Amino acid sequence: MFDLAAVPDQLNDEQRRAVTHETGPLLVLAGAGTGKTATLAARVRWLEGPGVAADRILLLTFPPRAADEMLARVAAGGRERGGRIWGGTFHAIAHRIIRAHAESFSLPPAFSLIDPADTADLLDVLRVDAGLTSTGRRAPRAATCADIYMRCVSTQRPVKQVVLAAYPWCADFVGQLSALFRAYVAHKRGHALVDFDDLLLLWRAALADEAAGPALRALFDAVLVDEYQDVNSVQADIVRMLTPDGHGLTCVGDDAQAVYGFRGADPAHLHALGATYPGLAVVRLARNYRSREPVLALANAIRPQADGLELTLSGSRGGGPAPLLVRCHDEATQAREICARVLEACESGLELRDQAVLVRSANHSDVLELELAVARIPFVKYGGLRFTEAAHVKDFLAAGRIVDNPSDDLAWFRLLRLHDGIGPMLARRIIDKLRPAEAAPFDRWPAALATVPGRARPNLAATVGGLAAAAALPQTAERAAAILAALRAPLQVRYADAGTRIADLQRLVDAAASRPSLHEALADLALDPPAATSGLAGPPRLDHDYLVISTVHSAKGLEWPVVHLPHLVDGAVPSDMALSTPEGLAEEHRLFYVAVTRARDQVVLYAPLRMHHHRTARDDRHSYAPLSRFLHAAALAVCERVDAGPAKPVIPRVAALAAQVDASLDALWSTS
DNA sequence: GGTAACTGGGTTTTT
DNA sequence: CCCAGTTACC
Repeated sequence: MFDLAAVPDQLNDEQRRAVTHETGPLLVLAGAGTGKTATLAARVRWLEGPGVAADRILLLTFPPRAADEMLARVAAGGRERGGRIWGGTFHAIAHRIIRAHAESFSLPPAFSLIDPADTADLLDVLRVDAGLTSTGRRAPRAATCADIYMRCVSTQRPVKQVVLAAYPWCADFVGQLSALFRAYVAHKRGHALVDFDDLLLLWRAALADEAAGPALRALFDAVLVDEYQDVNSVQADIVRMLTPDGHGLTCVGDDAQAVYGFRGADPAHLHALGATYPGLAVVRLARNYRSREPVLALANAIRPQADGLELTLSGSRGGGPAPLLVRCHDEATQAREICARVLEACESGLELRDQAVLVRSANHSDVLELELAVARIPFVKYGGLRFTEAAHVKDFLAAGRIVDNPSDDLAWFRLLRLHDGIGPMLARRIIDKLRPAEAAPFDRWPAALATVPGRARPNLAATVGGLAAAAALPQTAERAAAILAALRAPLQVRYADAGTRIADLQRLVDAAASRPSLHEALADLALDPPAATSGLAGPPRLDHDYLVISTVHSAKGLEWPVVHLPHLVDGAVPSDMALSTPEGLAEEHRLFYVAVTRARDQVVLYAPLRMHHHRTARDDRHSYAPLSRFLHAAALAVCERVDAGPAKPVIPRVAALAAQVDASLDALWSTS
């Protein structure tokens, strides 16, 4: 039944066992760099055969960049028979299924998918009614509200509990928050909006349904889940409901790399697999094919305690340079040291793309980015601010959503406000005029236009006219182009650098053209946004070489020959924000482990001695000192230490220099 | 009344 | 450096 010839020779015994395991439930505990991707890809190909068609295999991966890589790998050795396998993130797969069967999920076919930024915008509007503004005491910001909502949903815990545990400073607002979230849910339903969490909840609910469940289950013969330590309870439910008896199920994970606790992920789901599936077979992969010995020595020295997989990675690539611990005078020195080492590596023959700078928090690379710009080192940044969060991109997406789903008030709100002279109140009033328009919203537009003050009227009329025309076009490519054409004028008024922004959007239009519908193009963009633009010029072209800057979270599952890890200092790594619980600190520890194990040949740690701290740890918080001390001690034991000097040379102080300069200018002001 | 310009303060990680 | 609350202007 299975094709053994398809199993690659270079697999080791354990990997081979995983790949050729029969159809019962299987858990692969795979340490970092142990060939997990290759093993999973080989297993997909092995499963695919006369008994199982490719399009009946579901491969759930995480994050999207890892998904792309995995699918490419499967395709490379695949037989391309019986269609393509279903591969992607939980969210992307859920979206694909729900979009194809919207009515079965009691959704209008034209529903809009909204991203977290949209959620925050919507909450911002609804906040006023929920009594969360001008309350004297500082109310949580919209983005914070969105985080709390997300956390409640993904952990399936009540607001009060979540707020007290993770957002204690918002404890006074629990009542308002719960009113806000009720209003938010009602608004979504009323306006055909679906957020990221809804995708999973809808999928799970349908799987639990007596009629729909079996039909959804029957779509797949085999289910493979990567990064299982990072699933939350909703995702774990989905997996369990897809394969109630574990038949055809493969899960891969390593609980030492669980870093998504804030999103409701819990490695306990991985530990619980044995209880859920009594026949569970377990394979352990501990042989590391990625890193050289000194990197592994550091990784093993700092490997966090893990319940599932007590292993010491054993290497296969031989020796190499010792990791460096560069102690820097301050942040500016750190930035220069990184630049210098990046260039040094280039001189020894590496490309920029062979190196990555991994940071705990997106803003940790701010100073470095300036320094890189000065040194003319091109870079792309993953994580943190994304392309889809740039204001002009959001404007474009909102216009697209109006064309697709005219009852999307949030999109209207944004589009209206883009015009000069339209603020929040006017926008709201105009939308109220459009309100009861289900079928033909653009027809109601002339009446709504009467609400608009004369100054803004012609511009607004032109934009909306353009969108109405776009809505009439059948082809995705023409639609997208027409939308951009309609936006051109307001964008030019709004943004000083409209030229580059419109160029950005032109690329987006080109990308949308290759998708079957605007819905799909917009959803793709939301679920798998391209990397943030570097500057406003857009990411470097792919044929150019560039350095990667990424958050550690976004670097998951990826590797580079050289990895730079800045900010090894209390409050940054480990993060100040993780201190309210011991679990938070444990996650910081695992995060550092993930970061170190991304490196193939060399790791460089940077420890600035002085740093800008605007927060002080509160009394009720745990101290990070033990973790910090542990990490530094481990690093000192393994690394070669370098001390980098002060940021600036000392220049002697000159008394009253400014007065001298002013006096020298005085002659210029004389009018005689 | 509502919008735009100004000024002070500031809780991270992602689908 | 980005957001929220405040003042000034239409």
